[in-house]
Amino acid sequence: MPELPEVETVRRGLAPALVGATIARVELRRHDLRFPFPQRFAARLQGRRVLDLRRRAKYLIADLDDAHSLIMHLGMSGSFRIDDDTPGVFQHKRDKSAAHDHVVFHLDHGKRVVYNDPRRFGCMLLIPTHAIDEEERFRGLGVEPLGDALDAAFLAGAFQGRAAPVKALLLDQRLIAGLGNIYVCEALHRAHISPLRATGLLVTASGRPTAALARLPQAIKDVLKDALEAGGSSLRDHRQIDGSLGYFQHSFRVYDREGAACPTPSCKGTIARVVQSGRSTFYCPRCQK
DNA sequence: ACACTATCCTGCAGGC
DNA sequence: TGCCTGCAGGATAGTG
Repeated sequence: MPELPEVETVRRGLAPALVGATIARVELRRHDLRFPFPQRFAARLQGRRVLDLRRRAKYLIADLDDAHSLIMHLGMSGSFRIDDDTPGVFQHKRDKSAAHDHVVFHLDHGKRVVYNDPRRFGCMLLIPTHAIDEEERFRGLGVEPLGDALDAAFLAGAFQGRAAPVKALLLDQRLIAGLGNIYVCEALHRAHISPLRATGLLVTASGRPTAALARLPQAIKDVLKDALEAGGSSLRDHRQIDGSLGYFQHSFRVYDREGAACPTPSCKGTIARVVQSGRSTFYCPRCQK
């Protein structure tokens, strides 16, 4: 479900409840998500205070007071909510989505944080805080798209000589960490680059970014910032922690808009849908070259 | 190395 | 109404 703007929205919503709080008890309602939970997961979290809640790529990182960090990934359908911790009573008791409330963090201040994930593609890990950067899954992560490291020269270096379509490389977390299907489609439209374009063709013979590629980093940053400001995109699962919906989906220019008119001023194109590496791509064949 | 597929899992929308 | 198919915001093991 969530890409960088949604994960960051979740982080901002959870932080006031989690940071500084002590975990009184953890209720594990199944033994695995995408992977089995770590050994003695609930016991190891009990009594720990949360020092900070950070984000790296699409991961949430809760630093604990025992020099370990709780790493959380929401997969496609993971979400958090905060409930009053009324004993035994679940807010969504009659709702069948309660069947997918997999982890409940009971906090010392009378609230509980509930992790819900129907498809269970999410995961939670516990690793020593100092070892996060060396951890296999983090070591391989690419640059943060909102950071200074993402610029045209960086992309030119990564794209040079490669035949893969630009959409595929932008989705590759080893290159840029945090983009997903929505924001890649949206950024490419803003930059007027076709998602089908071979990446190598966006680099000149001397290894410099073409004019089109030069537009891409800012297009990526702009769409992420706009989405963050809107609280992310709510298609089905994502909500802000207070329960309100993100509203960036109303600002999509191409995503999920097959057949609609291209929003580019004076472009008379129609948004098309194609499938690339098994996933829907939306773009305007007329103004994205 | 690289490009692409299949796969994990559930829910939902659409066609018949 | 039910049954079927395909699709969904991610990541990764496996294939040529």
